[in-house]
Amino acid sequence: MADKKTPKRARRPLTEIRQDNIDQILKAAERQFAETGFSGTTVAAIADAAGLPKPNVLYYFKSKEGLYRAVLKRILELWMEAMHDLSADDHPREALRDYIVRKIRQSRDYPDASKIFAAEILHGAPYIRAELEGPLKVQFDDTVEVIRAWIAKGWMEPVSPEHLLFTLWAATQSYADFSLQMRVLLARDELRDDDFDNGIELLTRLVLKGCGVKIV
Amino acid sequence: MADKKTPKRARRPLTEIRQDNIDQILKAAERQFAETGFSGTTVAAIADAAGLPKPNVLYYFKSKEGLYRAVLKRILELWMEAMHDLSADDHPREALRDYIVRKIRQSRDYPDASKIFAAEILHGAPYIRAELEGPLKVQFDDTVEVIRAWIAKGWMEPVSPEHLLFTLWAATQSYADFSLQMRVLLARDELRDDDFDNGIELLTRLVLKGCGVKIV
DNA sequence: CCACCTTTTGACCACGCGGTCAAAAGGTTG
DNA sequence: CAACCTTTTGACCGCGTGGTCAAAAGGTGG
Repeated sequence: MADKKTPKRARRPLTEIRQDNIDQILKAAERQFAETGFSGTTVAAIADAAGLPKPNVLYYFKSKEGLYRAVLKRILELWMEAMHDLSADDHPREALRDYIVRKIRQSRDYPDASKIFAAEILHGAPYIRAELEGPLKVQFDDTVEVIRAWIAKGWMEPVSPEHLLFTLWAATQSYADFSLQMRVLLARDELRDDDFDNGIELLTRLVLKGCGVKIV
Repeated sequence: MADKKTPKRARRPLTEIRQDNIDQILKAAERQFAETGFSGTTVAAIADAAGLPKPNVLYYFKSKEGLYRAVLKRILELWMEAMHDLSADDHPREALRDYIVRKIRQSRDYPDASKIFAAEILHGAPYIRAELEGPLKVQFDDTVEVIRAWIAKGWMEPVSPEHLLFTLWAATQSYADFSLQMRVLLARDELRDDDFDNGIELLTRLVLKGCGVKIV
């Protein structure tokens, strides 16, 4: 009557188990940290969400702080990636539009990452100060130079590159960080694709027209 | 040798004591909550910052949550105040510029308020959901209508009023919420007045030119 | 000055938290 | 199968936390 091979867990190689668990934990942690912040999140909550007992989470990540740092690391990489391919050779007409599209897509696809990053900055960046001052600053300075080059070529009017970037970041990330407020004020259960598209359209318009980039 | 009237605390009326203490506590709480969030803030830390023993804080505010709600209430009033005097009669040229100026000034003068508000939204607005859905939504809808009226009068080109407001909020508040990031990337110890002015100038330019508001 | 109310304060408590541990279970390798 | 390593798990712990309490101190009003 009983099946010959009892339905005990399939034999899985350790490497796979390890990878799967780490992934599950990181995923659960990202969601929890985004929802309730670092202090508001308990290791037990992460463990529950990941479907593992609490000590197992501490087995893979030595401490709650270690886990948080691991989460932050992935987020920062994602964050800096989008800035990469702004090039002085491209025309700001396409480059800026593409950048806005990428950043808003990121807010739509990885809202938790954006929220964690925002909360970290908000509270004084106690865990990623060094990365801000190092890699991110370098990236930022490079991008500022790209915009300066565009201005020098007459491709756009002279505006502060630094504040242009600040505004771009703020406006695009708000589609993740403040999505709740948007949802409430737009009377929606969830932001829809065309909400993000409207954001892209408006912001592109403001930036291109505002910086005097000829749309041809 | 000793002075005749020993330097004991001056006799102060209870009403004054009460008001002073409540103000001190609210002030200390605002700073603490902004710095470390709701969960990350301890009542003891607030009490220390206010120069009072912990049970005294709990005497004036029944609980940590009650204190947080009191802080939030003041912040929300401040937040909605700025939206008030957008009127369909005014021309967007001045109205939008003034609004941007007000909001960025607010970020400069009350950064803690902005941070607390941002963190609250970020984490799902567990304590001010009702106010968002009520008063703020009403205010928002009114303001959207004002912008629609401007468009109908031909004073600005047709853009999404909702997303215009979202962008305005995001860009202006980021001068409080992300001031740390700005400081690091601009290599400053503190944001200076001209940093805020540059933000005002850029954002005004983007919005007015971007929305086709004639600058005359 | 006295009875009364408000405020202040140190001591205290229950509880939830991050983290530990040792033993069991499961995978690996010859 | 046997010796060994990695992973899993329940039980446990010390500490910091929000909150309480009762007594003392201080202000108030007749």
